[in-house]
Amino acid sequence: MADGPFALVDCNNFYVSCERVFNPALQHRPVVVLSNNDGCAVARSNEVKRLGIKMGAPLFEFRDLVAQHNIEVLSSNYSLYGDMSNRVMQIVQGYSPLTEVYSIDEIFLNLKGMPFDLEAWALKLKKQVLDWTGIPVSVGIGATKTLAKVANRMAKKNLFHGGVFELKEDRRIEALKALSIEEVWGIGSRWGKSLRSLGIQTAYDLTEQDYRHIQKQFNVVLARTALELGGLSCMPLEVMVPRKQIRVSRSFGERITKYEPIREALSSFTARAAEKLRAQGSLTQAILVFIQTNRFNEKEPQHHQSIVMQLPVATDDTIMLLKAARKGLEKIYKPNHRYKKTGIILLDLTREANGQNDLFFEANPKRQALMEALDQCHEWFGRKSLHFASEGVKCAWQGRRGYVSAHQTTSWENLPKVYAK
DNA sequence: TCTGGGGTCCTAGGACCC
DNA sequence: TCTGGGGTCCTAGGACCC
Repeated sequence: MADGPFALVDCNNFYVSCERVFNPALQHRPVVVLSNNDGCAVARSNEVKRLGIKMGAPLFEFRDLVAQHNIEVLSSNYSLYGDMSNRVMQIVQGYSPLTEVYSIDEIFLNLKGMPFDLEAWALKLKKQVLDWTGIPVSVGIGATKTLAKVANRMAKKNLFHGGVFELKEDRRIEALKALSIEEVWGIGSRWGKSLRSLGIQTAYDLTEQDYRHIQKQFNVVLARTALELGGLSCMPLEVMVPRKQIRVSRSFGERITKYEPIREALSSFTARAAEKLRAQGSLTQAILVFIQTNRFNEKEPQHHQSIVMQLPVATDDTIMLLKAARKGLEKIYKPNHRYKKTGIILLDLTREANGQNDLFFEANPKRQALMEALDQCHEWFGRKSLHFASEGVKCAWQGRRGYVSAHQTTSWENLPKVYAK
């Protein structure tokens, strides 16, 4: 299955594009979408990128630019982005039977055995996605996934290709010579630095190394990247692999010292994690609970701690998980600290069919029915419609979300209205 | 004062066993 | 001063991704 070629379809400035679909006044204006809690920039329009605002930059650092250039600032609206993502993915999946949804805004396609003009094919795909969803995408095509990534970069940079680029073998070396080492998929700033100290400055330089040497000095991941840049495919398409862990965590809107609101937040996250777990049809055998103070404030007493709680039996039962989470929190919580964040990670996930039956634990059909009803209720009436008492009602932990747009595609109240003249 | 959240994989090192 | 060697399992931490 590692045989290429591969295409990578990547949505342009995805969150910003979603916002623009429902608010055309945002077109051609600088727009930035913030992370949870309105903390930092997670999506930027091209206008904002040109102003030099970096991915992940905290809002308080670029407030002056916001005022100066009249930048539209938005809180993130994940239900909208998730829904738009599904629409885009469905269309793209019609173009190849073998696809891998890599992230909320990226999808790989295997193009093996497609004999036709790939660029024309990609232009058609791009147009259909734009016409049907309003989301602009770029398409990169290459012999390996890593080269498809390279091609996608080039498609985005050189707009005269119409947002589509096929990196053919005769252009490969030239393209890799022009690509600095940190821009390669899988090579971050740390490894980039150590590679540069060895005289490896560009993607091409990496392909000139003996991969066994790279593996020895670094690791197999980097060795594979080197091979892929050389045109040898060694990262197969991963079709719908169930998650190996599920994490839910949030920073609080304000620092919290008391136990009770932290427990409420953790209960909420646990309930959400259990829901995700059931959605993918898995069971968990152990959970990790953690709490953290603000690591940026060095003057305050710091406390970062986590604890793993083993469960007596693999389960997807929210009530069992809530109990375990609470026990864990009791063990690690310390009074007199200003906490910033808590969260839960479900570990050791197994498929339901493989779940071991415990001699001392009989599956409770009533409880299972309750969980099903809960999930249904959330699907039909929203997550706020029904919740556990331990999640609390005050939600003192809830983050800031000062600039949120409407839920145009997932809420009846927010459905856009169209008037005929 | 304000600085996200959710994933993956790999490696080193300690514990433990024979 | 000498005080095995090798295998497995687990965990923490570090790197990367979007």
